[in-house]
Amino acid sequence: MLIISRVVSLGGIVAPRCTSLCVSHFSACHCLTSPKRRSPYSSVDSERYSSLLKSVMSARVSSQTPESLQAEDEHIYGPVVKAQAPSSAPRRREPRTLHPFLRSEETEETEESGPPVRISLNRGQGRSLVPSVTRILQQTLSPEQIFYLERWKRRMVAELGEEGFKEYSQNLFRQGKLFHSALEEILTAGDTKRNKSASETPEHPPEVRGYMESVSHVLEDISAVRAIESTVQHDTLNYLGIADCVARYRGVLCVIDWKTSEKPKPFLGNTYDNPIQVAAYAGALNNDDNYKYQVENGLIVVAYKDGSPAHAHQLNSELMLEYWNTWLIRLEEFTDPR
DNA sequence: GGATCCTTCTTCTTCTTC
Repeated sequence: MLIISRVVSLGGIVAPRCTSLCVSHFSACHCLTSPKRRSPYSSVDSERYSSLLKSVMSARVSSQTPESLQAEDEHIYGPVVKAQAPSSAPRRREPRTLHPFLRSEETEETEESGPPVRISLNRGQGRSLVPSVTRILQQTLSPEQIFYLERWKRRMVAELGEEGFKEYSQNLFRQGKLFHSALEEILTAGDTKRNKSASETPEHPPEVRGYMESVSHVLEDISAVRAIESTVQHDTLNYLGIADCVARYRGVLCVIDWKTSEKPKPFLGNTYDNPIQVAAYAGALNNDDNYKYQVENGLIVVAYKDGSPAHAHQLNSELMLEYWNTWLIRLEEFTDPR
């Protein structure tokens, strides 16, 4: 009985996500490539539950009440942070103003054999007021995303302590940065060096060797690197960012985003807002006079520390347009918050 | 030289059984 009331109360938090996700922005960024999810309760094995019930009823839980369970949770994880009421307005499917993803005028094809471009960010040139892609995505997270992120953090702090969590987070960031630096070095070096086994390059710090091994099969398919860690800015829409890489992947010119992850991310839907980030960079690059070409495709590469093969998620031009529209919605939410 | 910025990553139900 008591367990049931707990399940129900959890369901009260979880259920809105299940029903509203597909009409919120999640549908645009997550459901495009993954099959529709069924209700978590639609396949309940009633027989299993009946045995669970019996065991619960006979177990020594009689001193527990929903209130004590709630108190227990609060004791372990801290006060409950409730997700915003499910009645909150679902995200729009279309931006108020459509902006083209590609430039309308012809762009010249540039030489691909030269060294990759790297336009560094210079905030001093009237860019100080231009918001970044990361900041905009961060500040327009959905209530559901905020809820799950806060819950995750609460659990981690409960497990590791404040200091431990801080150290854990810093370590994740450090690994991500080292991984990016190692890739930058390899991709700048050109095809010859890159085609050697990435794991053989001894100059990489030990912490990134697994990640480099993980992406080695992807690097084999990368050619014609045109830009690395390069600033892209959209003057009309007023935002900027730094794209990890622009190169050909299996012959197709892509904006590439490298990611490290502790959890496997075999599906595009596992990458949360990453596709929106890539579309935002591509849209900016396509409207940035510093780049004399356009990019219609994207690639998100998720690397793993244990060296297991990275997942490479390709975003074709159709998908990029979908995420471009999602980006425009997020940008509007950032620019004129309701 | 110091301050600030961009980016780095974190979310998706949860348990038992084989």
